[in-house]
Amino acid sequence: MARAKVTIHDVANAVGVHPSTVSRVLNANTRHMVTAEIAQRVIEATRALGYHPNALAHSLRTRRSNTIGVLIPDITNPVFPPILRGIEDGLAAAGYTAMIANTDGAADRANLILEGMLARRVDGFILATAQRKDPTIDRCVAEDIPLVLINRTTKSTGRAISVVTDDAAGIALTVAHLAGLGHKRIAHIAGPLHLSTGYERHRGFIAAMDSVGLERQPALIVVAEAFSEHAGERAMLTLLDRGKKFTAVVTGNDLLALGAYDALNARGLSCPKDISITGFNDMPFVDKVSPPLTTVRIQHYEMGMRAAGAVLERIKEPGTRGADIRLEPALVVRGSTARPA
Amino acid sequence: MARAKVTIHDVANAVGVHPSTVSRVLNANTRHMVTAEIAQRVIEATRALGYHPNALAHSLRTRRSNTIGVLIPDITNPVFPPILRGIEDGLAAAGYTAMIANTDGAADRANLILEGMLARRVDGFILATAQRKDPTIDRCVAEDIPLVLINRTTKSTGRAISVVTDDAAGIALTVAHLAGLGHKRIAHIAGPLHLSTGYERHRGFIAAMDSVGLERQPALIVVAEAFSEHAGERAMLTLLDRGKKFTAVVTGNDLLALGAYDALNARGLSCPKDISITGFNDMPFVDKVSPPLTTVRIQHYEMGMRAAGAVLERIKEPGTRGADIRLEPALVVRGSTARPA
DNA sequence: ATCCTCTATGCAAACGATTGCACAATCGAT
DNA sequence: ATCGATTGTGCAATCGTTTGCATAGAGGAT
Repeated sequence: MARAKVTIHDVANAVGVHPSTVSRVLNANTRHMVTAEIAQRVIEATRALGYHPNALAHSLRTRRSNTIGVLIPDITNPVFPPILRGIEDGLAAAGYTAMIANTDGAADRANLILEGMLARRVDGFILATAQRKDPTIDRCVAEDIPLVLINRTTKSTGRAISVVTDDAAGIALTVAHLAGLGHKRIAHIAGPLHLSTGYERHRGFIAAMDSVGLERQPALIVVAEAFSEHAGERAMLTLLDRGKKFTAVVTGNDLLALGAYDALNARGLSCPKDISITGFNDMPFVDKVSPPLTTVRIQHYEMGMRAAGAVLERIKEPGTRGADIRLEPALVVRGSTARPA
Repeated sequence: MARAKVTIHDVANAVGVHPSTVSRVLNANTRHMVTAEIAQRVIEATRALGYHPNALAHSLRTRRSNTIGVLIPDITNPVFPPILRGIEDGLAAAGYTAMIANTDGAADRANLILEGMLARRVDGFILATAQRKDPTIDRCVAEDIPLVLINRTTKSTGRAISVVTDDAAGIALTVAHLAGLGHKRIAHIAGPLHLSTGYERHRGFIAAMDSVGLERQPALIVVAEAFSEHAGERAMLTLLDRGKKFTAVVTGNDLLALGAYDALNARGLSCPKDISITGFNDMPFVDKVSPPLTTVRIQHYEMGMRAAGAVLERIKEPGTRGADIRLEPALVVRGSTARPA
């Protein structure tokens, strides 16, 4: 019925003032310009008529949409929901809204989505899709629109600021934990090296092995082609097929670890009796799997909040660059790691 | 640098035609009105100048935003991501975008979000938050905006159409399965009855017990206060504390089932040796928990696609009502159910 | 009473697109 | 050669707000 056809104009007529006066009443920072009594009557009229502001017209005129574009690889990956909640809550506090889309890791799809969001005049971007070398990012930077990289970062961030976990430190925690249990021969299933997470954790693994004084063997490192269960399973099978002995494997994230579980089952091996496994991210429900996964907890929600804060800040102070943020991870020990046999 | 300040006007000037001509070239269904050669030159000019359409202005004028508002209770509940993917893909195919927000089940929050989306002039809504009696829905219906209920439905849908699973049929599958294994005393942990899913599954449980000829005891039914692990754990403890014997429990969804696992562990009982448990939804990773959960698979993605299709259809044919859609569930038998001891 | 300073409101031009209507040019038919 | 139909562009109003500028009136100082 009452499909919102009522505009600021109608309200003005009802009260007997000019539309501009109504506009001033409705905007918090111009309300002081108008007499309290009139303001009161305007407010009442908006209620009575069922006035709803038209954000489109507002944005068109003011050139600000109060919307932030958020690109993630895939919402069905359980790492992202908590991050998104952080982003949303951080933005909502400032009256901003997130516009979310999945890229599935496809650059062309990402571009299409970017196009659409630019058309909708988003005020900034939060990207969880960064590759180490990423044309999409270059594009955003060229548009000179506030840009924050989250979870993953890129080779040279330029004007983009990043909010990430200290990945190398996280991996060091797992290596130290395993070494402490007495493991000598530790393997690594790395995530894709074109993603900063895969790359940094791989680098971190090497550094950590050196630091605890364990010999690392090239044959005990395999790079998975994606951060997925399937890729983890294949990588683990590759590792086993190489015939080189190892008693533990540090994986690049929880999905890879779960895939490794599958491979172990397929070969009739047991975790942690035969082989200990660690993950990364502490995504929801990995405490419920069998065995409960020892992993690195990252600050999902906090990461989202910080990223939201960072874009908003850049929007407020367009000239500035802002500092990159690096959050500390923590080790969560569960049932997937034990002393070697 | 080149922050999109170039408008349809600039393009027109560059080519030496009127803005309206440019507009006609850019809109697929008016392009035939303009000479091929001019169209060509316009296209080139948009490229050369780096023109990006302004969706805001477009929407303001046409009164269509090509955006659908999507409300879900909580994105961190793993049931929703696959549904969302279905929605997004379904909408994207028609050039529409989803605008997603979490309500956390709070009605006032839902209203606030609704307000914001109405202001942004969404063309329709998909609600996964429906309560059996739901003022938010009434509100939407009053605004006469296309509305589709997904996963959950409401008491009297009115103009809203719904896309749901046949919940009662799903529960019947679990009851038949357990009865087939030889269980006689089957308990039920129901979800909240103010949600159609909780209500229908509860109703389905009673009907199914009658249908397979098993006696049902009021003491063996407990209603959880939410669809959460914590609520499931508490409900299971209540059930155990009542002292009434049972060998299996049908739960209202997977989260409740996982909570029931926790309660069993806390009491030193084992699933499925002591008690069999079934879930509902087959959400991601329940095949990985210990024991792997026997549950009812629903068509998450399909549900999203159908809902998207339904709103779009209602947008195209405003007068019509469209048919409610009910998708068939399937039983997935895993390790959490076995013959009674 | 005159003038000056404020203050509260009105006016009208944007913001960037779309679209009904008018009109000029083209063409074929008579 | 004239007319009517057809086709391709231009014109200008419109979508719903915001905002710099103009202005009318109130109030105070002289």
